[in-house]
Amino acid sequence: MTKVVLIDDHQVILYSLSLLFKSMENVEVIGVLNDSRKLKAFLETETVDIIVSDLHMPHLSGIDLTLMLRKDFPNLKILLLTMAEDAYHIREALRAGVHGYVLKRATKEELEKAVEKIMTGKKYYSEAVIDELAASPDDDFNNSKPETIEHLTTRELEILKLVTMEYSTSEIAEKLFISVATVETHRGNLMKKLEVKSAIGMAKFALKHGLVD
Amino acid sequence: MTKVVLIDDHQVILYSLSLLFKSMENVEVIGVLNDSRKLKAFLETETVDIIVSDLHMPHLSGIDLTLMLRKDFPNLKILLLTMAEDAYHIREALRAGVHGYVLKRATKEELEKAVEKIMTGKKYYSEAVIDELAASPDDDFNNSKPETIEHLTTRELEILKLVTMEYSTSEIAEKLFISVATVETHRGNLMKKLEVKSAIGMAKFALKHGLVD
DNA sequence: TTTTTTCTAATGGTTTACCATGATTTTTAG
DNA sequence: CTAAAAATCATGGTAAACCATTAGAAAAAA
Repeated sequence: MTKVVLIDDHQVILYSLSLLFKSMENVEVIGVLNDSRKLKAFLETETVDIIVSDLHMPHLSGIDLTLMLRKDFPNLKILLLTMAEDAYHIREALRAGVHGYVLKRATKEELEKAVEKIMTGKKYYSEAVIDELAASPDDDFNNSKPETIEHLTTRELEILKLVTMEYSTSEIAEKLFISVATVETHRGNLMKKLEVKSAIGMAKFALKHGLVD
Repeated sequence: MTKVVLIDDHQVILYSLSLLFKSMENVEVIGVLNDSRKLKAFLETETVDIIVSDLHMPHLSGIDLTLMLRKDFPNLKILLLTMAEDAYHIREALRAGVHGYVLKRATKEELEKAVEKIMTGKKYYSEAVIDELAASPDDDFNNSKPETIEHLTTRELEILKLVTMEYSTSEIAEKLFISVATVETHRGNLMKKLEVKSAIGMAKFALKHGLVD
């Protein structure tokens, strides 16, 4: 029997998912948590095979959770079950080292298959996930959609944040003790890198990636 | 037996929810739909008591669905089950005339209670929903925050969306067949109403309220 | 140590955004 | 019907953003 712990911040979903997993052969739900921060304490007392977790959660996201677990519990398998279908989140998850990435719009059968496959030591990703990755390839292969946060320099990130916080170019220059011209250069470079045509595009990028709220 | 139809664009969630509802006394799940647009056809052949639907869905949102159903099927009850806790979506739902608004982080018991109450002809809203409404009161009682969506005219909303989509003033003017000056006036009024100092502020507002993605 | 990247900065020009103000028409609500 | 609200447009000005190009200095990588 595969020992499973479920994590989702939405109680109804959590409960429903537990019913679904309980209806699976060879699966035993030994815990359901509505807060990812509770997991570490849980793991102190229980032996778990696989964690099935949401990605977007308050306090500790599925990705941060994964990073934490991979260090402290290297044998633990992590399956993210999320509605995030964008290449950015997918890559983040892969980078963090998840064992599976399944979309909430998958079927029960697919989810079951994912758990099985992961327990045999393999990895599982929904087909749409692979398609999304293929459609927006990393720049190792292709220069199209730079998952650009990594391609931004620290200074650029700093300015991007300030722009998004509605500071004007001159205000940013003052704040950072650099000239207006320099800020303008950074803004221009940012817009090129992000492939947007105005500060609004920058702001949208920053918000989407959680750089600013 | 209360005849229930479940709608959610995420298959896993949909299936899990159906397990949850099937585990309820006096409830019969007579349909599960992963696309809200399929509902109308479904209702042609089946008699349904209550629709339990997600809010955020592609093609046809829970609110638009509600508006549609209230016209064509006035006896049908509609319960929104969503993770949207913000006053804007709540008010939109109430305005549309939903019979219940329950958060996905509610418990199974609460959901059960909600269904019961709705079937007796009453309405049900999660406690957090009521709190949220109280915390950001409408101007019938309070004149506090004029920067709400309701104080924007339809034209302003339209322009706000386009601004957020990175259209320039002249592009917007072309698109709407009005003069540049008019668009500028609207932009100015928008910024006053929203109490922001630039297009970025407008965009942030629009994004926060889900007007644009 | 070279090479590359990043950060810095300037020049000069174009476009767009922002502001104030006033005014007309159309639409909506009392 | 009439008053209010919403949508329309104009003028004229200031500030800010955007664009292209060049280039030196500092820091990081090869």
